Amino acid sequence: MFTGKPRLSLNSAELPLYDQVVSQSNHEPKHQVLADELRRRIRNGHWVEGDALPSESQLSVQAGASRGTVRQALAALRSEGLITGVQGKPPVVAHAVPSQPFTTFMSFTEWALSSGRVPGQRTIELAKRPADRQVAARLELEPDTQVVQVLRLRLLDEVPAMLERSSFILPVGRLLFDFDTDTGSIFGFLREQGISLDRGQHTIDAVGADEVDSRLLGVPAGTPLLREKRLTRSRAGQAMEFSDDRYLPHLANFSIENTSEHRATLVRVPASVA
Amino acid sequence: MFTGKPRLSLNSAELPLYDQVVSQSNHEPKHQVLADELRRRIRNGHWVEGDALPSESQLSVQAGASRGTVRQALAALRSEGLITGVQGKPPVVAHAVPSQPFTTFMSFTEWALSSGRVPGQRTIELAKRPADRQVAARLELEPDTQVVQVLRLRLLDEVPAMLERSSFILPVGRLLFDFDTDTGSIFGFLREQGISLDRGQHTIDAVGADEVDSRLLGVPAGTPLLREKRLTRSRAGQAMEFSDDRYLPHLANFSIENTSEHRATLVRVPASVA
DNA sequence: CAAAGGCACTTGTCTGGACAAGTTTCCGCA
DNA sequence: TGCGGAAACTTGTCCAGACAAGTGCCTTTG
Repeated sequence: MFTGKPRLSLNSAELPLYDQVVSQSNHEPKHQVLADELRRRIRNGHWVEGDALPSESQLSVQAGASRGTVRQALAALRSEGLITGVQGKPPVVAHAVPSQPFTTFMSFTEWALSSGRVPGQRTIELAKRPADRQVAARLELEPDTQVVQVLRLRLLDEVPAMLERSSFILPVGRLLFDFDTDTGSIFGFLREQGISLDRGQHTIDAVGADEVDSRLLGVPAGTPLLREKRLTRSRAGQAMEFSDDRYLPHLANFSIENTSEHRATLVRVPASVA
Repeated sequence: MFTGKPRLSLNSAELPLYDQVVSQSNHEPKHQVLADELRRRIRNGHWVEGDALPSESQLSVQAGASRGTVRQALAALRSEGLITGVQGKPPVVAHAVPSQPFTTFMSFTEWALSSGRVPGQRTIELAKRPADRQVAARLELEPDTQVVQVLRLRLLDEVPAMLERSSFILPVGRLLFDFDTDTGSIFGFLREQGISLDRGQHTIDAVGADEVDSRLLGVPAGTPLLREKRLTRSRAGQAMEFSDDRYLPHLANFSIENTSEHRATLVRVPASVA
């Protein structure tokens, strides 16, 4: 096994991994800088699926770091599913499993933008009223507690794509009366206001269009719609928002890729891609 | 900072983490044994959400391992979302994000069993025939290539819940003629036969029941169904199976939980739970 | 009484070393 | 020529130590 000190950069002409980067960034950890650089090269196409990365000792020479630090960087990529490998062989670039970060998956606006679409919205109604039984139960409130409800038609490239029925607990929802809900992302606005929106529980099923869906989405009553029910909680675990979103299934659907090595991760994609 | 040698078990009366376990297991790595034990205690309820774990140095004493090894075990739990924490404070048990392993998500039979339901199936048809255009395209075959198609009604607790239309490439599908497709899991059978089923690409949308769906699932034509289209690939990346599964939405749906720290992970749950 | 500072304790980062265990290459022998 | 085995190389595991950086508490000081 290689045990020499990885200090002399005899072989690093091709890949000066670390030096240029460390000089500018004031004090990011070495392992993170290295991991970022490796991630960049994989996304770049510098290395593609199936390619072998340099060995840990080579990387440690090129990065001017100890093998432990290199292993820390590689462990990060491994946990993200970017690389695989078995003992005895250098790590290999794995099949990339697409996934979406939290905000992209929570916010229609961010999702649309990240998919290269133009998001839009037309607010139909913004009202303060007592919660009905189902909403109260979901938000873990006493029946008839006041909530703020928003009914918005969401557009993709100017075309109606989804109807959103959101209910917010009062301390959160009252902020919406100071916000033009036609201009953009409620999710983004509330986060800017310091509201903690930390996790979401989503349930996906199918439902027939009711009277309101039919009129606003422009489809016959009974048309199959793809429904996402979402409960958003604060970091402390308090229910903040409950929403019932109904998508036109030919315009948006959900996509998941899973592998024997990695558990299922969900992304929502425009239907034309799938 | 604690720098003493964590060798003397002065404080380990309460939590003998390592000793009993290592004696029986011939040679599992220490960090894995430790991680398993910690996982077990969290699932047990020995520590619940919000509880602080012992500090790294305490764990290293109790486990008779170095701090590096303890950190390796904790890193595994962290990447699974079981614990969180910030520098300066001991790790804290996090909100558990449910997820499903590969086989449970791929196989109706395994999924049903893991949900405490009784899976069943009635094979309507098993046929070898040329692939139509759509199926051929999905399986990346020339049009009119022979494939094996299975039409099965899947049951949950004896009740029809899903209609499955699967198409297998010929070298895989031919094995099914030696298998009683009414007895159980095709997925499990094929894996036993040494077929590599390594990753799946799933797309979820909604569709109205057609003539066949209507008759077999016992609902009126046009009833909204939750559809999962699935393309299964071998480890080498070859398309092996394409399936169109239609669920009764009041019997099964999909559920995802995501947090600002962890990306979306999907599970399929019986509708009554959600 | 309240703010500031010090101290003990914690996790984060990094190094250097050692051996075990798996893979690949290549050379010598049958 | 083909096969076996050693050697070189790789990753996996584990240890010990050092310092940086963040947290919480208690004491001192104004």
